[in-house]
Amino acid sequence: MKSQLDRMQRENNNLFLRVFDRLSAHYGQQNWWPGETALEIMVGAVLTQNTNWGNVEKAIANLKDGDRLSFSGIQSMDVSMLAEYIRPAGYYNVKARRLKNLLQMIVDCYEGELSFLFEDSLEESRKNLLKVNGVGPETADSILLYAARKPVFVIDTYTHRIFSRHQLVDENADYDSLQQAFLDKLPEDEALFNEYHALIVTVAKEFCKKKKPRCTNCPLQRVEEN
DNA sequence: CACCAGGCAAGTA
DNA sequence: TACTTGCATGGT
Repeated sequence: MKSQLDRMQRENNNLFLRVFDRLSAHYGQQNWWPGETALEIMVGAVLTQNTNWGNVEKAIANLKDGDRLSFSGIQSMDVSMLAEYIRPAGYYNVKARRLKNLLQMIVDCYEGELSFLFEDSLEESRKNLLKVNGVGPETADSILLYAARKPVFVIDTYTHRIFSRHQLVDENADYDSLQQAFLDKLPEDEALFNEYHALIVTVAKEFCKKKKPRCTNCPLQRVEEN
């Protein structure tokens, strides 16, 4: 009953929800984020910066194999040792520093307890994540959404590319205004935000490359008209 | 061979 | 403020 009503609202007057429905119908459940623990997800969020997920998995597997995928396991290594573990993820020197910076912030602000970070208010936890050198808005929001399971909409380059090419948002919108557009149009629902971002990445990989955009058979063709 | 991947910081003009 | 560049491996 209720879901029928939701669906009618979507189809009537909300392009952002209609886009979600099309992607969801086309691709199905995405089941992001792979990762057994919150820490693993957080580490993955840093490692995947500008990096293919497959390479991140290799880096995470290295940490697991060495029994280093834990707060103390990472803390106990110096930057150069950590860098060797995460080498397959690329940018391994900067990412090793970024991971250490992130853990250090949790030590400084939250007694080294990841759960305390997640129990903090959204505003405070996001602010503290953003002040870490190496954590920008997308990484911070990915941690909050996928590790802390907070209703935060993650924006990435794909989101901007797809929605601006479909003229659903301004071409020059920055991160915060793009995020605000989604928050304005969508119900505040962690599961929806989780799935939506994953679907955007999935459709973008298939149809929304940087160059030579090839949109034949794209599930979003003429979404603004139908 | 070229291009890209679930960014960010620092430097330059 | 608005670009540009460094970081780097591995897949297509």
